[in-house]
Amino acid sequence: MLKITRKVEYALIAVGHLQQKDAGQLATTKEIAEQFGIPQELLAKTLQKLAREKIIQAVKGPAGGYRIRKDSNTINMTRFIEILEGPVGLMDCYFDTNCIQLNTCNIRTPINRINDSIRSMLDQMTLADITN
Amino acid sequence: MLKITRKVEYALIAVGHLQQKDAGQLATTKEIAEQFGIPQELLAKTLQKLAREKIIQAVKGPAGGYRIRKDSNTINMTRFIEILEGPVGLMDCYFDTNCIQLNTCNIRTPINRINDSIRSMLDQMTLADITN
DNA sequence: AGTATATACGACTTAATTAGTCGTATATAC
DNA sequence: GTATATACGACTAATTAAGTCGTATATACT
Repeated sequence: MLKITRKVEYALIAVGHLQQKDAGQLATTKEIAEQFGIPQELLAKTLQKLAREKIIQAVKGPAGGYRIRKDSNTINMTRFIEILEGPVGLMDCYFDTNCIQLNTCNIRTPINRINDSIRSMLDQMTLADITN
Repeated sequence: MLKITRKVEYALIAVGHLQQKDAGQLATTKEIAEQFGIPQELLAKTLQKLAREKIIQAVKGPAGGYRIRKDSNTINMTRFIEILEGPVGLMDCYFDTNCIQLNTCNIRTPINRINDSIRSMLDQMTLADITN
């Protein structure tokens, strides 16, 4: 419960690593996977998603790899997590309004309040806060 | 990710229901399960855990059931969740310090900061906040 | 041109967790 | 003594997360 997934964990580690490179410098999936003991294929897919969303920039071919984007510091954690895992919510009904639990549910409002708190906390937290 | 489990969901619904009863009044598992469309056996096990931890009080036998304890309002959400699911943490290394990820992990500190934020938010939130 | 190396990506398998069920014991009101 | 409620461990099913594989594509280098 309330766990972050490995995908997010690996992604943060990788981004942290990229942040520490000199401007424009690339790092390969292999390099990162080996250095941090992460399954390469899984990391690859994860970085691909980040690249698709322009969090990092991909360079193909030999001597290729990934580099951080200068503006990636401003990405907030809600966005980052949702790129990798989809909607962040304690219960599905936060997004999905067709809950069958009748309208008898007596905890929806308070749960959503907690949810809002967590989201706004993650909203205010940027990648730079995590990885610098 | 960041989901609450059904156990906690059901428990909160049940506690909310118990809160609304007049002082000392009992509700049976069956009654709650039917009213909210919850699998009875699962709810039963959940309420048993709460009873063991003195969040609610169990009365055996026919005309038995559960009632809320007067002081249950002061129970905080971290405690409540941990009774039902164990440790609340984004990553296991928050509790479990023997992570094999070498000491190369570069995100542990910031992740634990987020964790602390979430926990302290849940610490400050009592059952009464949820169910009243 | 050909080869080696890197990302891109969908399909698949395996592992772990969560959800739900069942059988049996125990307490107790009637 | 019987019906009804909680107590609880063991089990199965369903869902989700983790990890793997095959193949395509881009590109630097010889």
